[in-house]
Amino acid sequence: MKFADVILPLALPRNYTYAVPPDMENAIQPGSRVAVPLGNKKYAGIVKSVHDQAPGAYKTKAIHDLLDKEPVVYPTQLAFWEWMAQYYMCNEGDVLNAALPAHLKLSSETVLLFNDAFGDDFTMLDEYEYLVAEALHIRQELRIGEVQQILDRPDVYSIIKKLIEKKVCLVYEELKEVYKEKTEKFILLNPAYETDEAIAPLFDELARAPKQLELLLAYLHLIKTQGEVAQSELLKKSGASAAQLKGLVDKEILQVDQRIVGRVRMGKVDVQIKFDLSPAQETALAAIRECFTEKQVTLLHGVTSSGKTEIYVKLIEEYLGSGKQVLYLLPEIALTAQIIRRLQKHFGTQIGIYHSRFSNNERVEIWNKVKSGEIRILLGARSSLLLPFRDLGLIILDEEHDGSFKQQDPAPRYHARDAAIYYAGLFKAKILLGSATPSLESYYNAKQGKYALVELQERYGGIAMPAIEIADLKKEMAMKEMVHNFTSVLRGHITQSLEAGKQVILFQNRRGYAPFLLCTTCGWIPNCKQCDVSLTYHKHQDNMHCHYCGTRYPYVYTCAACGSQTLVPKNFGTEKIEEDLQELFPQARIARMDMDSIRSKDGHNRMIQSLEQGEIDILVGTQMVVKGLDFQNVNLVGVISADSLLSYPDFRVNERAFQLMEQVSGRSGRRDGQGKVIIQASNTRHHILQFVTEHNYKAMYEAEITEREQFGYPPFSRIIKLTIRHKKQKTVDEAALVLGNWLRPHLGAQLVGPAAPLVSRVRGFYLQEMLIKLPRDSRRIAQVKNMLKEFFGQLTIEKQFRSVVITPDVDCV
DNA sequence: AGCACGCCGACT
DNA sequence: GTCGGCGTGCTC
Repeated sequence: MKFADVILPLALPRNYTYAVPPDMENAIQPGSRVAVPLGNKKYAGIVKSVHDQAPGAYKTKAIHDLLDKEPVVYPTQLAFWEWMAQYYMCNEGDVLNAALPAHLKLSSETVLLFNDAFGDDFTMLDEYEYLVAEALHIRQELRIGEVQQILDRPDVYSIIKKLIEKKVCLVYEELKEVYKEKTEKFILLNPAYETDEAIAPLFDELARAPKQLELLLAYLHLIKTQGEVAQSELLKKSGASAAQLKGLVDKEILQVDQRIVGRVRMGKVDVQIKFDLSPAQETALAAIRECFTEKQVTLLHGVTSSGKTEIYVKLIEEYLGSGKQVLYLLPEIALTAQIIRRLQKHFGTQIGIYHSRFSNNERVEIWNKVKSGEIRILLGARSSLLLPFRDLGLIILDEEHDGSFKQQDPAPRYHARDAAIYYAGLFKAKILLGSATPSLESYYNAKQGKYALVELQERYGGIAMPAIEIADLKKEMAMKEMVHNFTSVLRGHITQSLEAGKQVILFQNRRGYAPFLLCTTCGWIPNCKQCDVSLTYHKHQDNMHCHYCGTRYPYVYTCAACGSQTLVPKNFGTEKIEEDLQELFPQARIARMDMDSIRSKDGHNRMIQSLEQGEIDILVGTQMVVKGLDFQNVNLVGVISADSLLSYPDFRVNERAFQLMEQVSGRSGRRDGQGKVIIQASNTRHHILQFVTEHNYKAMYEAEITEREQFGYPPFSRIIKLTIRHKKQKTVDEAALVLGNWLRPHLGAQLVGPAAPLVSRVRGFYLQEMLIKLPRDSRRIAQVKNMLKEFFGQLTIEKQFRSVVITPDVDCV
């Protein structure tokens, strides 16, 4: 008898063991997708291993079905998932959930069937039962959702149970395959009319149907020029109606052929545009090659606009030549049409793209093409690391410093950079991290010799680094030079740029109009009902948003504390900047780029395109303007408020602020002439501003790394953050205290907290946090993780803490 | 994640 | 007195 350990796409603490039916024994393998019963439901899970050890503690259920001919992942992925679950302290089910496209994650749906033997005497049923029985009698089958609709309430199980007892209905679990192949109708000419002689008489016959004749001629033209004709295309290009086409099909002149087509259109042409690297790029590439002979990881530190992408392209070509797959990871937001186009130009047919905006069906197709190896290069965001690569030779992770490589919520809270390094190891693949402003962790690792380091200090084409000027907010304020939030310095440079026909990018790290409203009479501030934060005023939508839970509220006119109508917007976000800008520069074409103005990936691309095409003079935006953009005509970048970047209570603030300002500066003056950057700040003497002005990454690194060492922060330690949540404040506080007291004897000074975080209530849950700073010793870390899990279990055994939720975040950012 | 079971408040 | 709300525990 064989058994299979199955990973289910649920947050279960362990994998479940099922019996393998004898007829499945030969076909089932690790990585196979199987349908298994769990409770009264059925799920699709992935086989982790097949063995012959019967579990003693419970009796197994049998696997219902083997869902595919081939396993959906390779053993490499199974090993990766296991590592990820262990390292990031989550369940393998969480990892599976993140990895598998929704359409491969099936779960069953309960279907009610009318029991014909019951007849149609519903007199003994109550009102609710009657409603369902009646509908079921007519339709024969009902889903749970339909029952909920009929009864207009969510809890229908008790009623269904009664209907089953009374034998009105039967139930079964239906497992639905949701992935649908896409089909498209193609139009063919009846082979009988293939020859000119055969077809000639048709033109006379159709004389009385001129529209059909026109359509036929259009078809003949299209088929000649492109070999195959889709129905939709034919109708569009000929302007004919479906009825006219039907006429020709009915006359058996044309035929309709329904074919399965891929959603993921791989480009047809293989355009290899040859290009040469600059000497500096050439040297860097040679150095990278050299590094890879010794080290698995190489960090490429290349200043903004140094042409890292070209180096990546050359490197990718080399790895493709050796028959391996390549994964190119970017932060989601940097995956713009611009970069996609650039890579498709070189790798046309072999490149696949993967990010969060793909439909579920498309994801399944990309999944399969990566698994089969048809996709040789995959360009994607964080989650593409979880695709089933067959033989990965190289991972490139660009913008390595970017915090969005770390998944926040839900589990698995993995860091794509660190996970990629482990994953590459499983393939014995190389990994190249690229950045103009490397994370302190990576640069430290490089300096320690753990990674190889290649530096590229020269901008491509010899363009100068932009000149950076700090505009003194305090001084201008005192001299009454400020107009709204603009210093005279920034205003002057904007005017100059506009007059020279150049473009301007302004960066403000806050969306909305104002981060809060303030009652000038009593000091009251409108807060979210569910969260412990002020509401941001959004003028465009004329309402207030909670940026933590997303709830929207109507604009508040009256103070809830004193009843006066003296509420004023305080502080400022991108909307306010945009509004003031329009007032200051009425002729300028101004656009705003933030999460509110850009709803879709396409919106983002469109805005970038209109900037490229010179349809926008000034672009105001949040982080979004920082990444992955390369504009020829921008010669001025303004940072509206550096102070807001430098005043977070987080040990990484300085590093972050430097990265952000250096990156946004890089948008200025790419091709002709030196660009200009104006940074507005109150505290003009901040050492980070000094480093930014000099573009001095190394000085920033040295200053920060000393601090990190002093306070035992990463890279000198690893941090696990524990967040404890509960509906009642008293319960979280107590739970955190108890847990803290259990941990302190084992951790001493390595335990920081517990304490309430800055925002101490989110979505109606009160929070407490503690940090565990561990030395970089993998055995000690593993030991602490085990201890934590044990304590979590112990805590939630206690009655009062039963519904306390603890979420560990390993290597939090 | 579902879903069942079981224990307390507002209604017939 | 019941209905039904949610809090709690289990699923191989």
